[in-house]
Amino acid sequence: MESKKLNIITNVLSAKKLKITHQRIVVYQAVMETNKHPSAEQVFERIKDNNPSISLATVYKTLETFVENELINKVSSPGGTMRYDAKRKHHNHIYITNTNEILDYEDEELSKILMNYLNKKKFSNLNITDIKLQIKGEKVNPSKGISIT
Amino acid sequence: MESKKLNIITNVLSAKKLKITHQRIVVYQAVMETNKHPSAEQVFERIKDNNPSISLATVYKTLETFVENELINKVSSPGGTMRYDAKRKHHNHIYITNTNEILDYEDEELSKILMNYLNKKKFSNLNITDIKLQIKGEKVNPSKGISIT
DNA sequence: CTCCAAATAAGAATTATTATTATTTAGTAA
DNA sequence: TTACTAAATAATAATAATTCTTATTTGGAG
Ligand SMILES: [Mn+2]
Ligand SMILES: [Mn+2]
Ligand SMILES: [Zn+2]
Ligand SMILES: [Zn+2]
Repeated sequence: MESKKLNIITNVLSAKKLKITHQRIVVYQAVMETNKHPSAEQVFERIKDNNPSISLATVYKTLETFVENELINKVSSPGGTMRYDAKRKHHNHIYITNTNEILDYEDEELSKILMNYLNKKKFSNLNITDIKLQIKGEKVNPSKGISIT
Repeated sequence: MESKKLNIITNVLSAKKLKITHQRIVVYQAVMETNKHPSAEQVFERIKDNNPSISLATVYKTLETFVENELINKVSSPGGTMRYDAKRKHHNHIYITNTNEILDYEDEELSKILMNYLNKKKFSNLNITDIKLQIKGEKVNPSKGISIT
């Protein structure tokens, strides 16, 4: 249960040769247990009650460390602030402009279509590292969710 | 020539019922005459020598006004700062991470493929305002350009 | 021309993020 | 175990990007 999850995290950190610290564990957990693409500030808010001595700067630095080690992703948002994403599998994002939410939009078929189309193109002098669709929109009813068929 | 361009700008501003000010004219020109997606600071840098009394805050405010009036677009970048885009026709962006450049990638065929694919999907409670492909990559040779076949 | 709502300049304030530095600690090895 | 040390952290200052405030100016309507 609790100890098993903790064990998984220590394994992940060890595999990247990162020191296992309490701060890294709680930041990692906080990012992993949500799909809301939190900002550094939001990660800090989520963990600070149970970890009163943790510093916001440490949260920023820890998240950066995770990004550098490819444990999480960093994504810019139309609101301007950087958000962090636990999902490592390739996926697209829907930016909800009236709520600042970022939703995942995973679509295997679409990814294949894009791959297939872009592979025919030749981009000289360019090393492509990522290709994703960015959908922007607003919730008609901000208090309700969005479903996709 | 000069006066003709000026005339076009005054017409554009008039059509949006915006007061025609010197500041708006030079900011509009600065954004229009480049495809480099400048930041507010970069727009300010470009115009300040010929307009020593213009204020950076005015540049910010003026760009926002243009965005609200749909004369230009605002786009977030992986570097975190907001950039402004004169091109109003639908197009995609290539973010060059090692030079902070934003390149336009216009592709009618791709746009159609995406439109076509996404129109089959039903997004409930979501009002889609924009769909674009975001390509991220790095220049192999940062001092050279990129060409696409 | 006069007038005034709107725009601007200047600078303060805010927000997001990064840098600095003294202190603490995880992991290593005696 | 304990001692050591490089790395991590806390606290806070600094910076960067953007927005706000307010006194002054001005475009354009009448
Ligand atoms: Mn910033
Ligand atoms: Mn910002
Ligand atoms: Zn995501
Ligand atoms: Zn563009």
